[in-house]
Amino acid sequence: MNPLDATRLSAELRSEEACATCGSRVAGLCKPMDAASLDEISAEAERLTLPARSVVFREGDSASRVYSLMTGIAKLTRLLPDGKQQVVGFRYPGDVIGYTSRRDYSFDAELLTGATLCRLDRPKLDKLLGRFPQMERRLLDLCVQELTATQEQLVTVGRRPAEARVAAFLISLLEARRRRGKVERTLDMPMTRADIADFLGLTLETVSRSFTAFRKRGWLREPEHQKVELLDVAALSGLADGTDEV
Amino acid sequence: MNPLDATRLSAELRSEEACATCGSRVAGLCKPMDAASLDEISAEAERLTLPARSVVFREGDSASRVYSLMTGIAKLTRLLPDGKQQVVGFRYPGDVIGYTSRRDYSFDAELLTGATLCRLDRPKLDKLLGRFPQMERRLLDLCVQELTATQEQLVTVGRRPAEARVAAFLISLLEARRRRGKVERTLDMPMTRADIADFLGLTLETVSRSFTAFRKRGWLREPEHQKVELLDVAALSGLADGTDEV
DNA sequence: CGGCGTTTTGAGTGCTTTCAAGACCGGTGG
DNA sequence: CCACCGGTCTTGAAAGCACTCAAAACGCCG
Repeated sequence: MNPLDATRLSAELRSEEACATCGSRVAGLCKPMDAASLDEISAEAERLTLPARSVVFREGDSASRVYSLMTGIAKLTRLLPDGKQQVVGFRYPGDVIGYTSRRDYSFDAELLTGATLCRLDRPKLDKLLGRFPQMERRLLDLCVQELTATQEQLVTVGRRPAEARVAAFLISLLEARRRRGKVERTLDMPMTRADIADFLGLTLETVSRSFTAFRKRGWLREPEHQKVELLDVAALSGLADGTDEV
Repeated sequence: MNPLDATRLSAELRSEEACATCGSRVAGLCKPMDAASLDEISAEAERLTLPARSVVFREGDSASRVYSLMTGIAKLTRLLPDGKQQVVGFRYPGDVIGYTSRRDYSFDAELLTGATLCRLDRPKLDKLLGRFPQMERRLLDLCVQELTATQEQLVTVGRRPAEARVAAFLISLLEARRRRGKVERTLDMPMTRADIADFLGLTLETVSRSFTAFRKRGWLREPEHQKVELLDVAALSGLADGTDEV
């Protein structure tokens, strides 16, 4: 179950089925909480539903709220003075967005798809963290995981050639799905070539060329808009970590 | 005061002067602790001194210990199968190294200078975190700060041209010194051109050329080995975030 | 059936890398 | 004391990979 997605509908949240709404296998902030605690949490949080392309918050906004993504996918971006932007990460159901020790958010959070979120005022969250140590520990774990993922991304952007970066991105999509326990053959990929390029430190043309190359090699298919099917995961991961050409 | 650097010498640690050993203005893990708590912490931790180039731990080692850097500078690196490496961060006095929720460390930690560290077994740390909530909160804050810094680094590596990356690195050195409350005119820079290149996703030659260019423009001096003096911080930060050429 | 945003593809340029050689520096041993 | 040695840094020239600019194709929506 998701950390912050305990809502006023706590009765729902206590049942296995209700959790399925936000992904029953999702490992969110509330994962370690018991039913009684969830009651208290749900009294503080509120649920909201937003359409695709909504801005959840912007870099520089006062960091007064913390969100937990229940459904949908978000991108986190930082903007440079010259207009270029860097995607610092994508977020999936179960992820916490906007927790920081700074006064302001350090990136934009924007939805790629329609999404439902659980929102909590920072003072209320702090109160809850004080009351439920296992929740604070969970938040720390999530933070460490994000840090590791960002370091991994740094390796990708800093040291891999273009096609390897795109391959690594596709593998990371697969990983994200696996964590959520999904099993469909095709992956949802709501990000545009430009989004992917901004994530990988490339241009959208280079990303497009890589996709074309992979398609021609029979490594993937795009059965419909914003879906990918990876046909040769071994080839892709081989390319991603350079375990092919030497 | 430093989080994990409470040692068996707790009496020392309680006094302002003793803290100066590990940098009195350093904001480490034990920062929020009172003297009585430090007693308990120091009973668990041990201090060690290591020479330059020591390996504190390697990627893949069992993550059974957590370290706090008291003095010295460390680099954290990830190795790619093809031998290239990426520096995911440098660590300065007051930083915690090796806390993870995974079973193994996800990067190498290596000392650039001689250093003193405070070492704590993971089970003991967990026990302490359970007993001292303010310590756990502090660890969470440090983790969020690291995450923000790594995201910033992602922007640098992904979206800035070579010279801007080097400029950004120099500014980050300045920042790190400011946080430690130092005031000397020159900065310690124990990292080699290769270290810097691996941090910035460049080659050592490109880093060298950037330094030469900055020197020729009068933006910096290197009065002695492993020292830099920034003569025109404005020019460097302008270049770093692209606020000059447009 | 238009219109608009996204994606694809092409051609040429350029920044960074690669490869190579020499300079510099500190440490070591004769 | 000085010559030698290994590692680091600098500099040059050439090559390559990704970028830029440009235009056409595609697909979705109204």
